[in-house]
Amino acid sequence: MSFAELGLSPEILRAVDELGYSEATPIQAKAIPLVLSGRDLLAAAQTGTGKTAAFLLPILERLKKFANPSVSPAMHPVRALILSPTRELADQIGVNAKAYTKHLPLRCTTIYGGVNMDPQTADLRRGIEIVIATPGRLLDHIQQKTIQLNKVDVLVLDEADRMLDMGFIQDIRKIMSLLPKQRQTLLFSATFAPEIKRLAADFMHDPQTVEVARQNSTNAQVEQLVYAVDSGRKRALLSHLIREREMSQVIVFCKTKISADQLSRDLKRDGHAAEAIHGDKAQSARLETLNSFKSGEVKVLVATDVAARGLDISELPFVVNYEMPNSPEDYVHRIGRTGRAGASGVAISLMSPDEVKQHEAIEKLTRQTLPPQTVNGFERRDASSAADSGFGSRNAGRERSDARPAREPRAERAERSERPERSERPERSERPERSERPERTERAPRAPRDLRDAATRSREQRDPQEGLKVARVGEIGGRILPQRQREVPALLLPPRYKVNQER
DNA sequence: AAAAAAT
Repeated sequence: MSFAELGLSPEILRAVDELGYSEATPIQAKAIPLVLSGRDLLAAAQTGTGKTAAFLLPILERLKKFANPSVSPAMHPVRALILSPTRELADQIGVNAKAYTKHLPLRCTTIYGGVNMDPQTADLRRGIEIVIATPGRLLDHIQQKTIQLNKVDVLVLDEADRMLDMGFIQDIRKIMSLLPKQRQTLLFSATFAPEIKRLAADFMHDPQTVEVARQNSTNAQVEQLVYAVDSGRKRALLSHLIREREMSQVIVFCKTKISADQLSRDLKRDGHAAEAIHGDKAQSARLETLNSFKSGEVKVLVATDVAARGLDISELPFVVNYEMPNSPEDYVHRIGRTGRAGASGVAISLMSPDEVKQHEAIEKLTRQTLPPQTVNGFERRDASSAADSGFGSRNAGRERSDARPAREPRAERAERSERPERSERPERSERPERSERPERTERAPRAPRDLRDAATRSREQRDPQEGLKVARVGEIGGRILPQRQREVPALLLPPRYKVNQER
């Protein structure tokens, strides 16, 4: 179906056309008329199928009646509020909104933390119809009375299930309490757990549900592979796969900020153009890293789940789960960074013996079997004792050899001859990971390394109380917990890996 | 046992 048939105005159609789009995707064809009708909506569609335009375009159409070139701020109250779980995603939605409003006198801006507040305040003072924000900084503006939300007609929760989970729900409730009761509420995501839908019922009025394909389903354009491998050999296998599959670019997902930093350091040492992105990096570095990945300068983006959702990197061919995600929903989102807008992609997950549970949860959520395979030269050390290797009996006999045989020895020889200095060192890949080395337990524990970003460290240098503040307040991973997060959450969601949980 | 999000 074409966008013109969906009841959008010429100014919007022109912007859409200039961006090179003519046909609406299924989620857009279904959601746009419903959003135009003013109904509340819960919309589920796979990753990379155009959810952002599915809410932005009809919102612009609805706000068109307010389009006004006047410079009087009073003429431009916030009419639409779009919330995102990460700053980078907020930024991306903002870029889209800017492009779609090109021919309409509607103003939009992006509000998130980690950057100077003054330009945001100045924008808000001038008057803005459309605000795209992350919750923390938005609340900051609310507190400082630099934003008014009493004229908001439409609220969008992008990545809605994430916005409603325990880490965000308090902020979202607070923000919603400041919005008019009479408003439209739109929830978009590729994944919706049943408990999230129940929770959504609290604040939606007679919502319509739109589903394109089953919720939680992965994009069929993405080929999914699971390789069983000992954790100590993951890094060697990753290097091998990058070479073997000639990965021009890849996002490699890690579970923690520390392992992301560690892996990017190791990959750089191995000669890969790798950079890490995670929440402890300064926002300027996060943005710079993402941009140099998009430009192709960085080949391997080592990321935490900060990059799991929403980010649109055109023609990204590969995603690797270096560590299986804690929640199976995040698997769906992670691999959704590839295979976008009709393109194909490959997602490879490296599964160590202690990650069988996550693998099972992923199979269950996505209702597909992902038989673990092995790569030649990277088989488990002792395949005969599957019982005590940690790989559950469920997977015994399910593994098969990789359809594409590995040429590990030859590849390594070739690389060594190109870089003779490398052969001087012991074969790193043969060594178990640090955490597995037995001598580690006999040593006195080392002081934890300071992994906080430079800005935090220099703040502490200027103000010695800074560190004490952290110690007093209590912290997780070097971050001060905001007051409200230490209160008992109003709603506790069930654990993710509960066996027999109805999906 | 995690990450994210305000300073």
